[in-house]
Amino acid sequence: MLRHERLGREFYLQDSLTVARALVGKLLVHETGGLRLSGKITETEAYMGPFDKAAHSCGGVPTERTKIMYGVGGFTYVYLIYGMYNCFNIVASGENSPQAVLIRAVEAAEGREIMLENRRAKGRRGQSEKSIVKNLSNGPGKLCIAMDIQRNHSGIDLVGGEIYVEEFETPKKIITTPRINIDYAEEYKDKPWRFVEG
DNA sequence: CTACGGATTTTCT
DNA sequence: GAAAATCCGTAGT
Repeated sequence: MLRHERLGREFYLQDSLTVARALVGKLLVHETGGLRLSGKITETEAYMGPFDKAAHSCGGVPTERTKIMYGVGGFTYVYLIYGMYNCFNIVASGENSPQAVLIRAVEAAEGREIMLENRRAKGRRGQSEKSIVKNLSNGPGKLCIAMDIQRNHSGIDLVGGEIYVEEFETPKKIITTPRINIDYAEEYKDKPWRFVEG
């Protein structure tokens, strides 16, 4: 497989809307156990900061969990959701501008067999093989299981760390829709801040 | 295709 | 103590 260039700091210093759209088609890489697990990013969402009622940084007061978002862009933010799953985010924008991009889906590229193993071993009990193959990494919780990304991977620098993004493809078309499962976000729930490769 | 329920535990009020 | 940026099987359209 062709090796592409790793994205540098300047990419992540853009606002989260720009970063979220630009990440579609790029390659998310996790170097672990001496090999590369990677997948093409196919779905993202932008969380825009203190005024965005859907964002964890809504209100602008940092907590132990969210303080990483208040630093410079280009770091990972991984959190536990619904007591069971992890969500992988990339911090965007500059210092004291707590924006982030949720990676919602990837298509396995390198290490697909390992990803299948991870899903079989670490996913919910009783799930069918059929479901695992069909839905390997097409959701925020699923891609974290497949690529072996957990909460202890929060706060990693994508410029120099074991998790990073590389140039990959330019998507033919990107579809824009409202974000998923943020019904509580009032006037921000219908903002078209989700980007899907189409 | 959509709708619903249950699993599970950290985080913040 | 309640809520949560989810997932999966089942049942219905």
